[in-house]
Amino acid sequence: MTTPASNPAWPAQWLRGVLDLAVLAVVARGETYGYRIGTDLAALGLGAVKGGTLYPLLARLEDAGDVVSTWREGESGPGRKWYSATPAGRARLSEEGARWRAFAHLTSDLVHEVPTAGGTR
Amino acid sequence: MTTPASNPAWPAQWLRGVLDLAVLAVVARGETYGYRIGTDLAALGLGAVKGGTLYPLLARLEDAGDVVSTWREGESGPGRKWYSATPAGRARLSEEGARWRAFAHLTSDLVHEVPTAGGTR
DNA sequence: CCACCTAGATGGCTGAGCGACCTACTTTCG
DNA sequence: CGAAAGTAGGTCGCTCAGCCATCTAGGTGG
Repeated sequence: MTTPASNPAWPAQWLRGVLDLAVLAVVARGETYGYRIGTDLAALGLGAVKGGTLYPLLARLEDAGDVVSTWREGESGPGRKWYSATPAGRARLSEEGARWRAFAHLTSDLVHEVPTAGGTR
Repeated sequence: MTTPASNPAWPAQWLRGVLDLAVLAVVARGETYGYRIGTDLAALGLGAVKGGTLYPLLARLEDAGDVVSTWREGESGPGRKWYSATPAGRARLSEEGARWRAFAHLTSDLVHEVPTAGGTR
């Protein structure tokens, strides 16, 4: 088991919707492949993303034209499917990323515990 | 049209999981009722939360012991179900809220477009 | 009277993350 | 040599929560 205590293990729901942006961001950093994206996301603190989540997600990203893939035979180990971000993908990352940051900021403020009733009311 | 341009209309997936915290935060500000929570959330920039989302969510919160409800007949208008946050609910808001802010911060950084706009550095 | 607003609630649909499982290739070790 | 483990990709059914449509019901105004 590679689930050390350092694993944040965010609630699954929280990853919904933003995980594709996170994956897109990782791919946008440079050509990479699925398995490494998974380990990279874990290293970045996103938790261990499961294969059953990651691979369909990558397929969706490719289907949407945000990434393109190339299969290359493995010199050591099995073949890998390398992914690169398309200009459209980078544009989407930029736009939706900004939107996500706005959403994250808004909700972060919202769920900030109120200074116990009595003050501003 | 109930979708004015001023409506942020965040992607539905983004609300997943954090919406209950947002509702809990609103309730924690003072006793209120479902319908008003909806309008408050909209005013706060969360978008118009649908009844089919909000009422089951409140039922879940109550079922989890985060809020308690009291029915009061309406002096003007239909009866209202008033909600208050329980100590357990406030504790959860504090803990999960902090966790959400950490998650929001992490992902905000992650999806921030990489400065290397032109090179596979 | 009817339309509309307020207020709460239900039920089916859908999409995405999860768990479990599978194929295939390579390296390591008993 | 052969089993096990690691790497790499993939599929399938489950579940959960937000969405839409719809319903009940009281109050208000044209």
